Amino acid sequence: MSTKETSMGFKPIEATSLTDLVELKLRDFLQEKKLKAGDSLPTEMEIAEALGVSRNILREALSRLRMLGIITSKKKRGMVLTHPDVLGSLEKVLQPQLVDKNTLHDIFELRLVLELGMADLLFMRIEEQHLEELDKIVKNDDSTNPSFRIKNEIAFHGKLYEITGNQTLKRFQSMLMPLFDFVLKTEKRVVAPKVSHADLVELIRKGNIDEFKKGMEEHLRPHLDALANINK
Amino acid sequence: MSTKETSMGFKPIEATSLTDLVELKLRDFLQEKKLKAGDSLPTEMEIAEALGVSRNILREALSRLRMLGIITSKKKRGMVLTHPDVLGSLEKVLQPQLVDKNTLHDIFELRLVLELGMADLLFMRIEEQHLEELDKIVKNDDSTNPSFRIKNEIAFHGKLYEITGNQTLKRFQSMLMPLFDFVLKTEKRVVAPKVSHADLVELIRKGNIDEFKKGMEEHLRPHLDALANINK
DNA sequence: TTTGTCTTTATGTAGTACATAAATACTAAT
DNA sequence: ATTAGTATTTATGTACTACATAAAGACAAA
Repeated sequence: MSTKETSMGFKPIEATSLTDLVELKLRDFLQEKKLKAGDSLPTEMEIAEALGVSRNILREALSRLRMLGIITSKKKRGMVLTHPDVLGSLEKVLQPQLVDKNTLHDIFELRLVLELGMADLLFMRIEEQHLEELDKIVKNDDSTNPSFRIKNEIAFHGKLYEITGNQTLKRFQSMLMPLFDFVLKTEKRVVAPKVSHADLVELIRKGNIDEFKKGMEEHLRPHLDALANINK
Repeated sequence: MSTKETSMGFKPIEATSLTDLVELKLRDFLQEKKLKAGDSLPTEMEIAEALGVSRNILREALSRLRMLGIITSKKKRGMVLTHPDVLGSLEKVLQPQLVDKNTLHDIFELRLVLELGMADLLFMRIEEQHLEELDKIVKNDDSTNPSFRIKNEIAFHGKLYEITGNQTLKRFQSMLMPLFDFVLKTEKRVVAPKVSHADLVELIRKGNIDEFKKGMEEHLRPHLDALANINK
């Protein structure tokens, strides 16, 4: 008989550390005082005393906010609020080794959804010069070399994101790519899509967004089919 | 004449704190030792001594990893690697007050891209019961009440994400909604879309994915048009 | 086999001390 | 008078010590 403490419907008691609490208190403080980037905070000692904790604990909590880019501290000047790097914090946890399988799977899907939905933004922002850049990437395509194929894949789709002009989208994609690659390697063999990169560029050039959307869907079809066959 | 130190093309020297360095070292350690969830780490004292820093500094770095859910520590047992909550870390920085305007704008676009690309996943996973739930939400629609309209908007689109069965996507969306709402309020007035929620449900029921995609695009048209007219 | 007690040990928290850099005021020199 | 140099102050950065606390393990008793 198993003696796991989590059995019998008992939920394990959550032992929140003081640091966790202080972090929460700090967040509440920022929100309730409606502080925004540029505003400055009280000194460490003032906050620590106000909260009734040691400066040590406070600093452990502040360290977290510093990592997220929410605050920046300089000697003598004190601490000021800053604009956090939204994707930077994502990047810190998005490592294949660390993320659990379900989440990895979800992210894999997420990436496909992005790819399919990107078309409108793409056509809105694309210019002649971009097409030439895409041509150059397509011309380099060497499907016989498997290790190169991945790089080219990244280059092509990465360029599409770049054309959208959405920096967040672009960075998001480049963060997702390694994970995507990881999932592909572990899950199944590669199936050649019916619509190639060259075909996609051709469709963009024709300027018909609907045809391009269909083309992209066909291009990603092997992945989509794979998803449909997986019972999570 | 301006005397800003950042002028004249000089990049300010980056003063990385010891804590930042230690955080990096820890990440390197995890990666190089190929540690994964479940594995345990050396004790604080051992790590601190190995790195040649005080236990204090080490704990400030560990505190960050703890927040991200990368490690969990228990007394006596020591520290073990855990699966980080990917979106949890995003949530910590995704507050309208903190995020800068450009990023906010990018995220706004990102949300639209997701919405447009979601269709394939949606049709792959939808069941009869879901349609009834959508019907119920649509029936509650009261466009005359502006504060309620937002809630209904969230309920409807949130349900769509839910149907995809992708937990990450669903949570992602629910995190983005407040920001989306924020951007809408600050940027421009609401334009009624030509295709209503009821129309969209009808299109799903017909089972034609292409028509649904077009419908969704029309539904989001006011937003898309707004994007096209903005010179970032 | 179970229960109770003791010891050990790694993390959690507090307090003190000092280094360091930056803002400010003040002084001296051209 | 403006600039350059110096001293002071102060808030953050880092280190060290001490002790509380909880959990694992060992051992003893029922």
